[in-house]
Parts: sequence; structure tokens; C-alpha cells
Amino acid sequence: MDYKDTINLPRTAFPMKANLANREPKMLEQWEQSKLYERIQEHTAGRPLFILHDGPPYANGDIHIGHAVNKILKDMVVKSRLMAGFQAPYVPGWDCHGLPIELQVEKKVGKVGRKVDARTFRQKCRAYADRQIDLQRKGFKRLGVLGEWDDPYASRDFSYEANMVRALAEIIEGGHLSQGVKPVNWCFDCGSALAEAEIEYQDKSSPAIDVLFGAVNARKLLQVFNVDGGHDVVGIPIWTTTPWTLPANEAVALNAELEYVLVAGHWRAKNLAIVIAAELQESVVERIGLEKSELLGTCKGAALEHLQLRHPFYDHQVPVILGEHVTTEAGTGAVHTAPGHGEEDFLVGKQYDLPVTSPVGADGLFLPDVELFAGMFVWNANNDIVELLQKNSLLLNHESFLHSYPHCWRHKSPTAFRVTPQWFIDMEKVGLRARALEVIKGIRWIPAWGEERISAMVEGRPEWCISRQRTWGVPITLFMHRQSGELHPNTTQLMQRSADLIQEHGIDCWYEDDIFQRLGVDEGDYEQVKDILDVWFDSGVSHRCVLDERSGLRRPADIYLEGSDQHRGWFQSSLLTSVAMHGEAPYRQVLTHGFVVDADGRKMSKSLGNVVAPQKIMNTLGADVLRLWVAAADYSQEMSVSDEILKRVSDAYRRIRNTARFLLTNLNGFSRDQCLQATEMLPLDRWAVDNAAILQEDCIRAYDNYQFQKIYQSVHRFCGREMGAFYLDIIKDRLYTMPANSRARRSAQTAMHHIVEALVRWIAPVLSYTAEEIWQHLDDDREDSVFMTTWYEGLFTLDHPEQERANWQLLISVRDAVSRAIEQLRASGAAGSSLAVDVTLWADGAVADALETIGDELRFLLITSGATFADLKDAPSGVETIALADGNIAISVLPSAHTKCVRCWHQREDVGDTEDHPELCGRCVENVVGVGEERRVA
RNA sequence: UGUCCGGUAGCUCAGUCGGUUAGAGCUCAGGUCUGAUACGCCUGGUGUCGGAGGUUCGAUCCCUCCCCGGACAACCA
Repeated sequence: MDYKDTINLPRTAFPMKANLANREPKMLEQWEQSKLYERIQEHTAGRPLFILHDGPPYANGDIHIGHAVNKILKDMVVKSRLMAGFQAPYVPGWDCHGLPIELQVEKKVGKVGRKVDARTFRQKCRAYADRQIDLQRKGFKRLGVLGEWDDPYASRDFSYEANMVRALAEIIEGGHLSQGVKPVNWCFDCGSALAEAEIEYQDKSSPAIDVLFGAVNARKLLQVFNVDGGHDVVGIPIWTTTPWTLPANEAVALNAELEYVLVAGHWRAKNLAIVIAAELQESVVERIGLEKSELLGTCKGAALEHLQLRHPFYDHQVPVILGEHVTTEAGTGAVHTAPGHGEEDFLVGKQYDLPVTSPVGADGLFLPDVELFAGMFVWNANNDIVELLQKNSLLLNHESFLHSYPHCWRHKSPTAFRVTPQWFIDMEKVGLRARALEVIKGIRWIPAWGEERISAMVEGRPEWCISRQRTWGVPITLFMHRQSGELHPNTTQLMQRSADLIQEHGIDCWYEDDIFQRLGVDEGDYEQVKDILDVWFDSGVSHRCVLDERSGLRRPADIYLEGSDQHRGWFQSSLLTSVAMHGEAPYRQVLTHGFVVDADGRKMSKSLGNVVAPQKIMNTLGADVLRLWVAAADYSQEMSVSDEILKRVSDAYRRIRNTARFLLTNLNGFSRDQCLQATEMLPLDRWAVDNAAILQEDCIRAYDNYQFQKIYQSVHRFCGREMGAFYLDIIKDRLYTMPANSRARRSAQTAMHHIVEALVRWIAPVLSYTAEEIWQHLDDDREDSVFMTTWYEGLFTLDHPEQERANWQLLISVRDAVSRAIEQLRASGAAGSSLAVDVTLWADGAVADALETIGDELRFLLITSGATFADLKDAPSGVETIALADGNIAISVLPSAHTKCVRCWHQREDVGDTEDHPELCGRCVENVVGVGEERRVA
């Protein structure tokens, strides 16, 4: 007789093979069509809010693995808060203005003012950003990220642009804005500033000259070296390759720590005494041809500070200053300093309060009021200046010098630094820095070192230059008085009105001819600022433009979550604007993650060829595997990906999936109203639920603290060890062989039901597609999505948890010991399946007590055909005693001598005892034709 | 170059407020099952805890230096 039909064979439509690459897009479509995100928001209305505010990615290019990590982490946070009982809206955003898009558009339509007008250019930029948003949105959705994709925020929205202006107005009202100047890279052919990315280095030949700056008071200089007079000229020579910047000279810089020498000698029939860096003495003396040179003395650069020198051709005194940028790599060890023409010069000049002389116009011509060189083009002025120095006998040497020099990438012409007026958010004027530093302390930084990092950065940062001389961005809508340079007295009011115009028409309206008229500003008296805002300002005020504006959101957000580079970026720009506007932070917590690197810890780059595309992972292994990788990695550091790592993660995925599948197969036809009460359940099943309850506690705590890695590790371990290798393996016997409706089988199914209900929710924030797929295979009436629920509440713990858990732990250790013993028998060829053996145990202490609790059901726990135990004292002498945690045990494993029951596969003495069923053991007969066997424990 | 973060088995991660043979899961190998079947179960190996010094009775854990990797260092998000 075939007893297959009397066995409860597992059945499910839930496939073992995930085939995620095909299945996920279909699930995604379901989510979209059913408007899942919107329904979740309705469903969770009234719950406490949890706001994760999305840092906008830049709308350029297809999504890469870094984007994927960021969005997946955000999604796991949002979904876990949702499952924890919050309303957790997620409004994704995009950063749309700025240089990268300008450069992309320039490639297609050319530069503003050359081939296109600014208005058209901005239109093209806007259209480009739109296309990029569509592209990236598709990618982000495919990751399984749930959010308001139909109505995201984007900084190119008219309303966003308008609110940026309003945000700036609020900051100005707070008194944080200041005007100033700053040197920027300038192309005279473009007539505008250049971004770093627009500069390329080419070899250029420049005049290299040594110029003597004579001391105003020779005696004073000599005194430093303890030298008496008697020289025709005393001074400090500088070396420069940009003679044209000499009209802007305001100082000569030395290095405080360097050793300088005073060298005397004959030069063109004169007695010179000059100061040179000691290390460069020889080369300078040779280069300028100083004859009969002799060393008169030495000193540190610091000793010469504040000494006054004569400008080589203007009636002007300039000081000796000190700067760390002065080196002995070339020149004389004394650096010509023109704050108007160099970044370092500008910064050091600031320390010494030097005037910022900027005698060159946008076209590269010296301004009309420049003595001697008015109207002259800078590069042509080089010759005249050299001649003039020659005439003044201050040109110690003149040669041609080939060096790498920055050029405009478009015009291939040499660029220069030029100071231009700029707008700043001042860190000190109204105590912005101090307040920001204070506010930082009240925020939870994850990981904790983020606090130190951002504090150091805020402490050290210079004022924030928010103006840019560019086209694609939000205008700084200010009017300045043409004579006084003062802001219009109604500035904030005018800004509000310009914001209203922008809200309606977009940023272009600021550049229309009628803007003065529309705002009622006198064009004769006032000049319009045409600078745009730094893109960091755009995203930096997203708390104002999004959190404050959108219904359903609020400021401060509960969390900002970005890559660790954003300590300098978005975290900081957001903090500063929020503190400037409200005196408080825009977020309560800040979580940072590391960057993605390859297996060797190297960053991904096209040139190294180690780039892993998220699209490729999703189209092969599936988004859930990608998500599981994110959960498994320690996001606080660099996160490695490689084929091997993904392979490991896929293995783990399969384990979790198959565990869920096993639960589903054995719950086929089981509905929740068939669940037994805890008191009716078998102890082993209660233990299993208890185990899940413990794990759930851990998972909830881990999710609360964003420790996804812990979830991954413990859920995976749970599926593999506690379930697969122990519990599920043991209960197969009951599930398959006992009557479908028997208490012992229902008890196991009750446990499995609770476990799968809990498990599907644990994994939902990470394995969203798979969790939803499991959800759809669960019976009973239920919400149509796992994301419409919260953590499972049907789990329970044991009545005497410590004692019972310890008891089971001992039984598990007995089982492990028996497994090892069986393995030895198996190795000898005497047995294959564990059901082919009989086990005899001898135990003492707590182990004996534990065995007593399971009694004659020990064989089911061990999955052996027979299992008996006795007192350790009675153990035969030849059997080894093994020490367990709490007691000792001796084990004997022998091949069973009995016939195998064809139905339950146990080898029992009573097989064949029943005439009608000669192939069955006693309990199978009972289960097939009787009322069913009884089980007490397992 | 500077500041900060990190370097524990083939992989992902624990861990030690300094103390006997450094852990887990996976991979891998061998075995077993064929009623989770491109699955399940059992057994097993694996590490100069990045390197070199130092402090200490004793260091993977503390200190110094070095090597390797990463982030940041303003018109670049």
C-alpha cells in the first residue's frame, strides 16, 4: 500500500527560485498601480511622525552604486519606522542648478553670450535637469524605494526657487549677509569667472624676473643682521613670472621659520646688500650675477616682519609679511604679494589687513586710473614693466621661463586671478559660528565621530561665499545704490516681491528689462545684482523650501542621512542656514555612511575598471540582494562590493527565502483561527516562538538604532541555526506524519504561523520585494501589503524563561554531542541517515534533569529511531564521558536492528505488528487509522 | 601635505574597560538524505588580530612610528 496520501506533504506556490530580476519589476508595477505609497500615508495618518528628509542628489547622470546605497539606507530607515508604528513620509528631491548641468548644456548649445542668450540657456538647463530626474527616478524606484515619486521636490521648481529667495531674505533680516571681495579665476576672453573644472593646464613661456625691493630704512634692515652701512642699495629681491601683477603689489612675504642671509656684492658698479633665503643663496647670486659676494649675517624670516620696502615703481611703501606658503623651491625665498591677483596672497593679505588692489578690468585692460599702464592689456604690460624696472635699476635678472600655467579650456588663453565683489554669509557678525557649534552638541550623530568632524569644520571654515558669476541658478535679488554701494533700504520687502514673481514666472523674470519697473526701483540710483546663489545654498535651504512648505512634513526633521562627505556639504550648509534663520538645527539626528569601494578597498573609478553598476546587480541577482548587501555591510566605513561578496549575500538571501518557503509550505491550508493558545502548545513549539520573540526584541532595538547589519546577521543565523538546523528539522516528523488536525501538528503550525508572521515583517524594510511576495502567499484576510502593518504582536515568551531556555540549551548541546557521535558511525559506513541509528545516553546533573523533561520523545528531538537514557553511574566502562555546560553525558550510538517503517522512516521494533498494515510502525498505524498519537514535548 | 575614519579567518562581521587554546555565520572540503530537492541535515579545517618598536608580569586590545585604503581640504554635488 502507498501511504504517501496519508502524509501531509508540504505544498506552496511560493517558488524556491527567486528569479528576482523578473519578479521585482512586476511587484513594483503592482505597488505603483495600487498607489501603495499614498495609501500608506492615508492609512498611517494620525500616527506620530517620523521625518527623514531627503538630501537631493544632483540631477546628472545615471544612478551609481553610491546613490543606491544612500537611497536603500534611507528606505530601510523609513520602512522600519513605518513598521514601528510611525507615519513616515518620504519625499525624494533633486538638486538641479549649478555648474555640472551648465557644462553639459554648454557642450550641446554653446556658451552663454556667444551662441545662446542666457534665457534660452536656462531653459535648456531646466529641460536637461528634467530629463535627468526622470532617468534617476526610474533607477531609484527600481531599488524598491517607496516614496512620493509622483510629486518629488526639485530645486528647479518655481516655488523652490522662490522660497530660496525668501530664505535668503530671512537670513539677511537676521543680519548675516556681508559684502566683500574675493579672487577668482578669470578668463579675459570670456570676460567672466571660471570654475575649477573649466581650467586646464598648459605650458606657457613667461618672463621670470628678479626684482629688488629697496628698504625704506636701510639701517634698520642691516641692524637685524648686526651689520653697519656702506652699501649703495639695501633690500630684498623677489622673483616672479607675472610682472604685470606688480602694480598690485602690496607686500613681500617671507617664511617665518626659514633662515635668511644678508649677502653683499658688486652688481652693475654698485654695492648691493640683499636678503635671500639661505638655501637659495648660491643660485640667486649666480643668477643675478652678484660679484665678490660675501655673507654678512643670517636671521629667521620672522625677524624681518613689518620692515618697510619701497615699491619698485610707485611712490608706495609695502611691508614685509610672513606666510607659510613661502618656500625655497624656486625664486629668492621672498614672494611678491598682490592680494588682488592670487588666492594665497589674498588670504595672507587679509591677515595683515593689506589693501586689495585690483587694477585690472574684466577685459584684461588696466583701469583708467592706473598710473603708467592705464588701458594696457596685462600680457602686453609685461614688457613695459620689465623696461621700467630696468630703467629704475631694480631688475636684477630677466629670463624666459617655461611652466605649466592655467588656461581657459574654451579659449586656450591664459587665465588670471582677479578680485571681484562677492556676497558672504558672515560667520561672526551675529554669532553664527558660535551658535552653530552650540547647536551641534544637541544633535545625535551616527556614528558619534561625526560630531567632532563637523565641529572642527564649522570652527575652521571661513565665511561662506554664496555668490557665483554664473547663469544656471537662483539670482541674489538685491539692489545696490550706484554711488554708495549700500543695499536698497527696502531690501527684504523687495526680495519678497521678487520671490513672488519668481514663484509665478521662474528665475528668468529677474533678468527681464522691466524688473526695475515691476519692483518700483529707480534704475538711475540703483544697480541690480546679477550674481546667482552657490548651489550649496540651494540644497542648504531645503528645510525652508520643503520641510516648512509641504503639508505632512515638519522642521526639524528627525534625521538627515547622507555620505560622510556631507559633513562639509549638505549637513553643514543646512545647519548654517537653519541656525541663521531660526537659531536651531534643521535635524535631530544625522546618520552618515561611507563610500563604496572594491574588494581591495579601492574607490571605484572608470580608470581602474572596478565600477560595479547597481543596474547590473538588479538585472541579475535582483534589487533585494543589493539591498541585503547594504544591510550586511558596515555602513559607517567604506563598503566593499565584489562578485564574491555579492555571491555570499545571494547565499544568505536564499537561506532566508527558503526558510520562509518552508514555513509557507507547511502552513498550506492553515488559517490563523486554527492557532492554539500558548498553553495548549507543545513545549518545543513554545520554545520556538520564545526564540522568535527574543529575536524580535533584538531586531526592533537594532532598527531603532539603524543597525541593519545586526538584523542581517541575527535573522540569517536564526533561519540557519535555530530554525533550519534545529527546530524545523525536528518538527518535520510531526508535520508530515501526524493527522492534519492533530494537536501536536497544529501546535507546530501555530508556532510556524507566528514565526512567519514575525519574520516577514522583520525582513520587510530590507528585503522589501521578497517580504511582499511572502505576504501575498500568506493565507487569511489581511492588508494587501506588508507595509500596511506594524511589527507582529502575536509572539510570546516562556513562562519561566531563564529556566526553560537553559533547559533547552542543554538539550541542544546533547543533540550536538549525539550528532558528532552519529557522524563517527556514519564515517565507518555503518549508518547513513540519523534515523538509521538507536542512541543510548547516560547523564548526570542538570543534563539528566533536562532529559527527564523530554522522556521518551527524545528520539524525535535527536531525529533517531530510538533514544533512551539512564543514569551516568550505569554507563558501561567503554563509553567516553563528555562534559557539557551543566552536567556530563556518555553516548552510545548503534545501527538500529529494526525494520524501517515505510511511512515515517523510523526503524522500530513494532513495525509489522499490525496485520492490516504490515509495513507500518505502531504510531503510524495510530496516525493513519486511529485517533492519532500523543505528543507531550516535541 | 594636513585633519578625520579604518585595516580581526577566502567573504561579511563579533570581540577583548589588557589575562588561560581569538569567536559567529557564510564559503570551502568530506559525508548524508531524497517528503524544503538547483533544497535540507551532519562533521571538519582555516587566522604571525596591517607592520615595527615601546609600556606591562602579560597587548589583537594602551602609546609612538611606519605601511595600506578611504573621506574632507570653496565657484565641485
